[in-house]
Amino acid sequence: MTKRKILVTSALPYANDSLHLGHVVEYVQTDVWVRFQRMRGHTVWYVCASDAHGTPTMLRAEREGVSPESLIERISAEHRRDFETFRISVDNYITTHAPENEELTRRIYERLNAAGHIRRRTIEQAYDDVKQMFLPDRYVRGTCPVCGMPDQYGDSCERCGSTYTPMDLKDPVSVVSGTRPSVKQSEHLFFKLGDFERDLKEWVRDRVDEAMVHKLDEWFRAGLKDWDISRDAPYFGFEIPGEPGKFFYVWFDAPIGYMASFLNLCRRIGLDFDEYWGPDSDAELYHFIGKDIVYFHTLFWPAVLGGAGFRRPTAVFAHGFLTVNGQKMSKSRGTFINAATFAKRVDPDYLRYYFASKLGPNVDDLDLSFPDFVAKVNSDLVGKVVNIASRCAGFVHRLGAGRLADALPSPALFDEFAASADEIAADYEGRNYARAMRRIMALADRANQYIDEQKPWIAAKDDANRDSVVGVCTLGLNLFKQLVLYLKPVVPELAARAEAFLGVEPLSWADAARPLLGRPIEKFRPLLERVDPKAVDAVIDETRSLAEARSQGGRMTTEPKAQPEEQAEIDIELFSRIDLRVAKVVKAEHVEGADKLLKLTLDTGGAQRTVFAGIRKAYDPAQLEGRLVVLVANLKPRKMRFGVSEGMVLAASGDGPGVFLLRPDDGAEPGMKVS
RNA sequence: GGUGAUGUAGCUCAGUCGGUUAGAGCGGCGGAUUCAUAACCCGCAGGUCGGUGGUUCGAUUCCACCCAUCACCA
Repeated sequence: MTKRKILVTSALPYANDSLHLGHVVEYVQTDVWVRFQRMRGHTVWYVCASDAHGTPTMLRAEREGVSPESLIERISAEHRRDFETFRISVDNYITTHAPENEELTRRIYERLNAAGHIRRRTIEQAYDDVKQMFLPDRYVRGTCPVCGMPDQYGDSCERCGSTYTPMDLKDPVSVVSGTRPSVKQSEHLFFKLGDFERDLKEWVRDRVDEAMVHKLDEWFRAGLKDWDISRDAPYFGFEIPGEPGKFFYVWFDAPIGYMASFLNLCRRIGLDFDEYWGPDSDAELYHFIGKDIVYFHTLFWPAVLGGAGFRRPTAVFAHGFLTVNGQKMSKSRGTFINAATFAKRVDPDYLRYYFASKLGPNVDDLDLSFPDFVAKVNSDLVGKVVNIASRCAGFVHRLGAGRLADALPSPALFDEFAASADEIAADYEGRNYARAMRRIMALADRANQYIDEQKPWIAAKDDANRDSVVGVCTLGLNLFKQLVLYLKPVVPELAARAEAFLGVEPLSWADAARPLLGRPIEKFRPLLERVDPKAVDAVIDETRSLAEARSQGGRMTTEPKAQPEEQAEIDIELFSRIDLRVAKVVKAEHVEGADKLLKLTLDTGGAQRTVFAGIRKAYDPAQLEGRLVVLVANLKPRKMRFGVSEGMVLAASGDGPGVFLLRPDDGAEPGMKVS
């Protein structure tokens, strides 16, 4: 096999916040691939960095009263620790604020400019007069001009989906100062993406998966527009050469960070940068990214590289998002889990295995379901794989003096395992880790069946069978070795412990065909402990309390507070003080300016009253009119922004979406008491 | 709103370039066993393959529409 030269990257995490499990999916996907390629004997470099620049880091640093430089250093150090904890084997990790990045960013810009790919245009942008800064679209909020939905971002409406500019909002407000922005003109620099349309269409072929090709077609059909790559001061970033007061847009220098991290590595250990990035490089270059940033990596990035005279990526691999227990990660549900919080309580190899067992080559989202996680890890890794070593080691020590037999009793089975190496390798190569894991677990089942058929524990009762028992267990341990080898890219720590137990050097892919014979093994100690579901619960609890602590820091949160599990007991007297009544909905209507409320006019048996209910998302007003509900009639009237609410209608809700009104059975009349 | 992806057994997922009884792991149920971290082995589970309509001798697999979830709209 020819030795390949491969450079691999993961998307750069933003230096504004800690890593969460969603990030970890990508790093695990990348790292498994990298470790696999290394086991195959190829030359692999894996580089990453923290993405430092832009308005969010600038503003956060200001809020914390520190310089942006010290903020990103702190967060980047945290990122690096998390990488280590999850055994992500990056060869280099820097930040995009590094001098290498400034050097490369300037060089690339100057080349693009010299080649005529940059043009100037004056644009109008929202400007915060108090903070004296231009505002990115997302830093302006207000009411949607199309559908009237309040509190929307300055670029598009979450409800009706229409797109617009920040100043189109009915009541635009700067998120930074809380004041109404003005409009100011400024000259910006644009990268002429359209210059590269033909090149890109050519490049895209075979570089990305089918689903991404569809997406790219869509973009090509829409036409490639110029890309705004400059931002006005104040901005945390690199100043553009010859353009005082103008800075490179964060997304311009972020992917260049891949190159910069590699350049930094080259200088550190003496590699040849051009061998990997030169226009005629014969090395392979791969980017692992999330599906949300496909655009930047398959259009801008190859265009910029090509335009500046560098090689382009061999392929871009996109993955889907992580959901937790079937839902989007949520702070209030305790499922927005920091990488560090998780690793503190649960061995990262378990999560690596779980993700690997669900990762395919496509952009499908993948779900982390906690009960499934515990069951899968315990049954596959502990119950199946490690169990093989556990059930064989004892016999080898008791009857074979801790030394493996000199020959295998059934070489065919060993060969069958060895013959799977190519298929499993192809799965790893094609990033179909889920299929690789299924294959490996099917082999583990075969190994357990073999031991079960041979029943060494019965043969061991007769001393005459000593050799055959040790033989069976020698084969069992050899099968175990092969399984561990196949799993090694996914569970490096488990593999290291198994290597120590077997007394072998670090396993490489070629070892799959070489049996271990006539050599001593160590005493068996549990290589892996079962995951305790309580540890997982503790992760969730801690995540939830972290989120609560943060939201009590005075910032507004739109997420519901977690419900207490149990309420203190009350007596009947206390309950009877609540006046519950049957009421009929006479009229139901939307409330202008409220995204959750419906205004209900209720008939309570003669009298009418107005109640505001937070059920807008769940009920269409028209379908409510005429139905019966249950009303808390003696609730103290509450003045709201939209009027006075005279009571409350009862509804059920849980962790999931949806609100469900209570309905008295037919026959009940408005005004009846509920008790 | 436009575009794309996804929707298969209780759970997590394979699979079908249209065709006899749609699969795996886990859970559940029954049995066996005791070497092994209550692990392992054998057997069972009968799910309108999101919904409706169409093409076809025949569709879960092709087409249209609808619903739900996710993403993107630079």
